[in-house]
Amino acid sequence: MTVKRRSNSQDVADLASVSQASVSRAFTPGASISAKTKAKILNAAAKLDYQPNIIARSLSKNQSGLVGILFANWDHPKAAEILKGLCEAITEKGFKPVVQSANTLESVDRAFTDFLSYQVDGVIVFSTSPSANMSALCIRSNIPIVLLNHTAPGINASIITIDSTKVGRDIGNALLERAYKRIAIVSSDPNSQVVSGISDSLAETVNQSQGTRIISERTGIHGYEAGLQTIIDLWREDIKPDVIVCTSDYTALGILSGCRHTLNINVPQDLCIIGLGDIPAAGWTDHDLSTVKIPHNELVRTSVTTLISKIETQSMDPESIKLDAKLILRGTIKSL
Amino acid sequence: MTVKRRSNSQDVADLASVSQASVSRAFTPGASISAKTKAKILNAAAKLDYQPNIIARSLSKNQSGLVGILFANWDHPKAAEILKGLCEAITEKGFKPVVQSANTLESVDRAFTDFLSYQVDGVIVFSTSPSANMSALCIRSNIPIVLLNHTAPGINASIITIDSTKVGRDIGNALLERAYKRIAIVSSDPNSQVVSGISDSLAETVNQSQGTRIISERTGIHGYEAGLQTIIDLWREDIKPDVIVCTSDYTALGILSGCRHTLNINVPQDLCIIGLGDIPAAGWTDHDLSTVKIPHNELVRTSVTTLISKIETQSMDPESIKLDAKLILRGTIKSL
DNA sequence: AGTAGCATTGCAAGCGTATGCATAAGTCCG
DNA sequence: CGGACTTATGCATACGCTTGCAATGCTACT
Repeated sequence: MTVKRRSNSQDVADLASVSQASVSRAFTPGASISAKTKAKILNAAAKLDYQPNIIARSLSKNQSGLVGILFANWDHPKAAEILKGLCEAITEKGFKPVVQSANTLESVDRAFTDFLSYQVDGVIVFSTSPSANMSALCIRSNIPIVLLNHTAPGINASIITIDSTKVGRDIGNALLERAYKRIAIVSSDPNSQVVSGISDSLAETVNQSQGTRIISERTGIHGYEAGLQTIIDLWREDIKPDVIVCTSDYTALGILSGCRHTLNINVPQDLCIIGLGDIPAAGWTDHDLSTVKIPHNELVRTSVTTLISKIETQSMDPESIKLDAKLILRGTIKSL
Repeated sequence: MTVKRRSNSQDVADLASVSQASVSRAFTPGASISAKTKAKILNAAAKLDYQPNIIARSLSKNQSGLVGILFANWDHPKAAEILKGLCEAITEKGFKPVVQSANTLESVDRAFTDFLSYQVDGVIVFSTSPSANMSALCIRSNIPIVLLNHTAPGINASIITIDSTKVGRDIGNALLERAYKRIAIVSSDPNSQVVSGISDSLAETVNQSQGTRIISERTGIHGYEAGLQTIIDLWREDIKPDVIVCTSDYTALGILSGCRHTLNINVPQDLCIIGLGDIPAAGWTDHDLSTVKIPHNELVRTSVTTLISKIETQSMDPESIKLDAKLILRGTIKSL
């Protein structure tokens, strides 16, 4: 069987006895066309299963309507929710998301090259950033970039993150109020500026008081099992903080489990545990983990609206937006 | 500042003193071009930051290289992993994924319309299916569809799922061997054919023996809290199964928590709990939940290879592939 | 009726690439 | 060196749409 060609605007034009240009206008909102011919054309189009070919439209309009999403951190506990939010917000704005996965520096740049080939109108990058070269190329090509949940010095891109300085300060104050003394920080990605922002400002806050100090910092620890192992390691090494601030809830839950079931550490009297993210399991009565609620929805929506507005205004000026994240105190910290 | 135009093949041709056609050939693997001119062209291209415009290529080749992913079930515990797998596999095959979110029947069809506009070469649908109309339209337009984790009668599409009949049988046999008698089924989506496949074959299996029966079936229950509530409700209503088969691990964990912390039901002696999915938390020592490991990676890879092969062979014949899912027995079922 | 003014339509020239066909340039062999 | 091939290149057109411009039709007003 011979493949049936998709019908095009000329076919519709012929059927409706109008010019091809009119068909185009019938499908262009706000174009100059009378209601009568428009109806006639839409009618003919329906008969032929006609849909405008957006690829062709892109070519003549010189914008594809495609937005690249570069997603690096699929292990993020809210990865699905974030990606869903991005896709839906982008679609809602009349664009289409093209999703690319990339971890390594090299693959990130390759992904960008692909995006350029596909003439995306803009790119949202989750939890990583392009090389300076690539970013410069995007500027030259007039493609705005938004970095979500990641900052990158020297990259000309808009940046949307939580206000990690405030988070660190809030945690610090909560700990000082409760007279905790010896803080350990357990984090996953040592290069995350969000994480270092929190720990820097936490350090700064507690250093204002006497006697409270950060006594240990471990990085590269990710997930439940790793958390469990970490608390066991610490105790074996006789490093005994009375606070563990953990940049992932899953890790924090592993630590908590180690305290309760393996080491019999009294949480929160002898050890305070604070996570990051407020995943559902953190709120489960079994765990009741203190954590930081990250406004993912707002982050996502802000990054999309920021990007789209840059696309539409053809603006390349980077913005930096910091949203508030709220400290949630549950059973793993002493009550006042 | 005036927007700089992206350079095109003509610009490169001019710089390299060759024809535009040669530039095109330089970027077409296997095209007839001498090594010398190709080098000259690639050189010029690099100078101009030139990348072939895939949108334009699509137009003349009449295929976009785009694959639509229609994602319905973002609450799936492995949603991120599945989507990642799909995106990576699609990219690896030289295509680009365009992701669309859709729940309602209407929005699914709208998404398909969009896909058609974007001239996608094929569509992968996760956990839902298009209307018969839309599916027919895709056939007419020569766009193959693969349904992942969902079956739909009367839709001309390839279908990739787990072998739910075997899962139901395996669970049934495990229960019979251990002399459990009164089974309750707690499921989320009542329309999921995977779920009904499991429960039908479970029913069939246990019905072969005396005395073991399905005594209750509840649907629309999704997540930890809902599971917790369900077990409380059952006991209050004096419906007391000795087995709960649950089509989601999260729900199963909620039920388990209710048994252990609220109702003091002895698991697994008085109540066996079986989940579905084998999420990480199921394996945590706190929970140790019996469940069914679903081969997500294989499902994902199979659906992509199936789709791509259909695209490349221009074949529209639907296939139906069932993959094996393994029952994992942990602490929430009696040992033999 | 005549005409200015506006809304509608058609014409045709792009948008950037691929590719069939014709031509030019090599290559090999006798 | 010439002819028969093979290989490279260029020319021109097609892909399906948008849009500036010109032409047409219509409305309203004098």
